[in-house]
Amino acid sequence: MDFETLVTYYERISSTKKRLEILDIFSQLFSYIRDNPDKTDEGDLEKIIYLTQGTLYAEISEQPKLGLAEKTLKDLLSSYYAVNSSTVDSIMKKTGDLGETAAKLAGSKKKQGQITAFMGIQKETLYIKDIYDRLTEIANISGTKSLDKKFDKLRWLLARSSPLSVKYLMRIINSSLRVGVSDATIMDGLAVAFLDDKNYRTLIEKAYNIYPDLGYIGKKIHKEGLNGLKSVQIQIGVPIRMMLASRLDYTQILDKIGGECVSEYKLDGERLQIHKSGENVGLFSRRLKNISEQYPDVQYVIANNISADKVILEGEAVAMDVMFETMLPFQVLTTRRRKYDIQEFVKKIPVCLFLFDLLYLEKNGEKIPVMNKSMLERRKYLEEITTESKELRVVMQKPIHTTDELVEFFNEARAKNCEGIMNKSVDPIESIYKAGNRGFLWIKLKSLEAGKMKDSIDVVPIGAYMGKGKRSNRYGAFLVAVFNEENEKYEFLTRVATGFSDDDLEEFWNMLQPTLSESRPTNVVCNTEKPDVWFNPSAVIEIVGDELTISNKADAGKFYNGQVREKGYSVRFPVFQRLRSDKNIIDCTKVDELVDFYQLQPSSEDLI
DNA sequence: AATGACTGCCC
DNA sequence: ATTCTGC
DNA sequence: GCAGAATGGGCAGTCATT
Repeated sequence: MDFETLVTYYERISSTKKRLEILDIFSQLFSYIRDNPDKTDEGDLEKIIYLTQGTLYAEISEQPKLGLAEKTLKDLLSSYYAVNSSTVDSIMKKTGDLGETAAKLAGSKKKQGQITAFMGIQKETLYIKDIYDRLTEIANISGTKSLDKKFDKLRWLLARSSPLSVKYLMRIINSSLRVGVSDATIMDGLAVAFLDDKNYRTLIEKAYNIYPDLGYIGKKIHKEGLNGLKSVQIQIGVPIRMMLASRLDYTQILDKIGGECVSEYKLDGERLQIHKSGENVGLFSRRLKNISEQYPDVQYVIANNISADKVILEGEAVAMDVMFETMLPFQVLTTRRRKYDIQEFVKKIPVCLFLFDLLYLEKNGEKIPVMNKSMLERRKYLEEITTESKELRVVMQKPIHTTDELVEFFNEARAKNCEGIMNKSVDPIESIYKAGNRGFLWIKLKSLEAGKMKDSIDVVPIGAYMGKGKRSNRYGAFLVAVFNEENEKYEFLTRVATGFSDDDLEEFWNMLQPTLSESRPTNVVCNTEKPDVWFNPSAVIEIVGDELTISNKADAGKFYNGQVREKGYSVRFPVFQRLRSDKNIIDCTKVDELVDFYQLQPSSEDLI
């Protein structure tokens, strides 16, 4: 199948938002493959699935990534189409899409003609496998001058692609097709085209959840039909899509979860899925990356303290002080996500693994299908096979029957510097491990929304980036600042981009026009960001966040008490709340208030 | 050898 | 990670 | 409520540039 044909499907899908129409068109693509083996190459289905996901391989694959994204692709476009980078930028700002930008440049006939004539290239048909193979080659290039080499191969593709193909080529390389098709629709499409019934999506999803590779699943369905699907089994070493939690206001949790639940601290570390087979231990991240090498200490403790032949466990790896007395913040743990000096960091930043679930168990030759057992049953098995130590614990649980108890436990968790609590259904039938599912069997509580436990900060917009995709022609992200009374300047704190409704964004676009500034205003300090527009400070908005962080990027708080510091303060998970038109800019949060806020955050002591 | 821009992946 | 929106 | 697509801070690693 040629790439141009595929792109035509994408283009048709782009023209609608209706889910059923999208599925209809997308399943036609699969049906075409089903009905035209003569016109399609072996492997087309699999490749189309990956390309549609904006990637070359499944997430569980350990193949190299392209290593190219927006900034680099913009460079490529300006070099290939022989225009200034400012030209590329201005088209980007207008279209809000790298693909559209590339297509516009490719469609400018004059330049296209010049370039192809100069290079002596004939237009030729590019097949999906050609594109895919080229991209794979690009992904495998590394080392000195690798970027030049990658660009060479990309130029080869650009020279042979229509503007429309260029559009989707760029989007694929930039990891997002942005047409309204993602995993769920791909599975629906497979069900409709190859199994003749959308209801089979449930079965497909079941297979995908335990073998998270839609290319593989698609191929399997294509070749072997329903039987192929049913042959997919849990395998030690193949990660299972993780069960996720919903979020609710604390007042609604007990109702939603069935009147009672069991709650756990929500620890601020890295989620690990652990596969043990004998002495072999594999570790997988939330996005199913094999990160076994990251935590040799966890591998060791699992190998020696879990009494089961084969087992799949889940837990949270949390950084600990060397005495294993206090839990350290996530920011500390992230320094352990490394390729080099691992042993050194194992000693420097030890980790405790807090287990909280069990997905597979094989003991004394007996296979126990634990995923379909209730949460409390799984928990019982987990406790049975685990020998606890300072590096390995089973996370503490507390039965909760009333909202008062829930709030009390939440406050206890926060006092111990946890993110909040996880509330888990105790339903004897329903509370299975629902792989890949963000349902209401697990409900997280990170703040008492109505009880305003969250930090709320009043900040001043000082700049913005143009939005992309559905935010094109508006600001997509704002730079916001707090006021420093010592130097009387507005100092950059964080970007904010979430929490704005479409109406908010329109309002802000209009409201801020009169405040636009050619360059960074003199009363604004912002050393790291290069926004598309600057604003003269004029408005106050309220934002919230999970916590303040110490930041290399932010300027807020670098000048305090007459001292100059290396780092400023920023915000973890910033969210826009509302415009404070009742406030003057001078009433925004001050740097010294920020410092106070930071010091009020629960200390790292007495955590366990 | 140091630095900075960029990317990918944790949250 | 959080959030908004169309279906 | 699902599904998809906007967008956050900040870490290590890679590569180009200085």
